Amino acid sequence: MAVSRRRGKAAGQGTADGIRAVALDQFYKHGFQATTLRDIASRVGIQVGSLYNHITSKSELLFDIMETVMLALLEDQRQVAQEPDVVERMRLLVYHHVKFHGERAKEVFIGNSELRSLNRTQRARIVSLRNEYEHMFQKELEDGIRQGKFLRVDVQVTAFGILAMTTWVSSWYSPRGRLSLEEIADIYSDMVLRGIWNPAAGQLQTHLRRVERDNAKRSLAIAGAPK
Amino acid sequence: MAVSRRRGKAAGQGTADGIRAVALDQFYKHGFQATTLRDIASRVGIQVGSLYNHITSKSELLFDIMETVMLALLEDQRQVAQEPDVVERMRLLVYHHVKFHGERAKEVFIGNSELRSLNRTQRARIVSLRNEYEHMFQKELEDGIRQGKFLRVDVQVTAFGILAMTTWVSSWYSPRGRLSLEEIADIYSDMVLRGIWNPAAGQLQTHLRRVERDNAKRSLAIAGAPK
DNA sequence: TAAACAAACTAACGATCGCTCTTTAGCAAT
DNA sequence: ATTGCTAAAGAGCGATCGTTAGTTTGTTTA
Repeated sequence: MAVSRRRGKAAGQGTADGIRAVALDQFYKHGFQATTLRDIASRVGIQVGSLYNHITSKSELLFDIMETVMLALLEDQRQVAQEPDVVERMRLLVYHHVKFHGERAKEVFIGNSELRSLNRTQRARIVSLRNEYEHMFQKELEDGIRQGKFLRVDVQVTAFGILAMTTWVSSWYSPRGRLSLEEIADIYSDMVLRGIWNPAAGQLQTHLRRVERDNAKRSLAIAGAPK
Repeated sequence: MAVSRRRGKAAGQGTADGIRAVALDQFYKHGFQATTLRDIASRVGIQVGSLYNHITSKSELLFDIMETVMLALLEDQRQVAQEPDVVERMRLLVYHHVKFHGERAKEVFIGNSELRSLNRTQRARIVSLRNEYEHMFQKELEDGIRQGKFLRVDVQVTAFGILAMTTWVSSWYSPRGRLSLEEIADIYSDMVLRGIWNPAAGQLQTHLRRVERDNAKRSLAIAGAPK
């Protein structure tokens, strides 16, 4: 930030975008309560009072971030849910959930940790969107169970578990880490499918992405083995 | 709270305990930053200044809560890890992790969400304890892989996933909910074992707690079926 | 009975918070 | 060249924060 700013009409909406970007960074790093508007303003390169030419309030700024990312996630996954096969559909949902949570880690992390900082109305809206999203996973579990593909697991507790495991990726994933986001997404979608698969429905192998090919080679040498 | 308070030596440490309990409640409900010492004091039934007869600072109060619960968790799980069989050991670790996170949900939730509110020294201490704890799960995964009982999963990513899924229980579990904590712990420990089990090592059934007994009865009627 | 002490109370300090209001600078259209 | 509009600066309000200091109260100990 800290671009040389213009005044008047030609300023465009660069400032508004800058505010959002900086707020995103700071909310992610220090949390909503610990982030001050003075902090945001100084990083954008303007004075505190000037912020109010672009935002209506601090909490509205938070709400915007949370609602935007939640709507984007829902939209993305509705596309994914077009897949006809229930097993593949569940795999894709988990896969894209991980990808989304790695790519938009900051927004998603804020969305999951700052619910408390919203007022009643705002919170109700976000909670509603989240419930809708969780319901997508519960529905797939029910479908899979009905078709005999998945074990008769508790759909609510299982959905919570799947979402928790994969959402947490937003807390530790780094593009400069050991594994690519796609590898991580494959690991978790495989793990989920193995965790809920009904053996009576036959082999799961064809649905997995990281197939165990050489069990025979397993040896004591695995301990210090690099990736 | 709001007990009729005594003064002088005979006051005992009831006040100190009360402060901790109230702080725990408020940090859990509203977060550390949003909780004021005036709020805590008034709920304990004393004046703000009097708090400092029992605490050294607000952040030290937070740190105490976080360190105490982390040490308790480590101690508990070190006992659990005495189990000789690696599969059963992993099952027990997950099971007791869930139980601990349900029973001490407030402390644990704070411990997982308020790392940012600690100063550098405090944070280093808590992070160190958490790393030690995570390492317990990674070690069991490595053991199980070495013995051919578990698939050759990525131990770090898998451990993160297991811990995220089960830690999240502290965010939604209620003693008045549909399922008991023990049932939830069974669901997740089973799910984890199925997710990492190596089919080449034989049947997993004997290690599971909620065995699928009547696959034949599966029917379309499952949708609206109550527990 | 009196000294010692723990723990409460009251009062206030300095800093900082979100936010408002007024003024001013710069660009576009007339 | 004048006018109008947008977005900046700047000053400051009222509230609240964590923390400290000095004083008072009541209990325990000698």
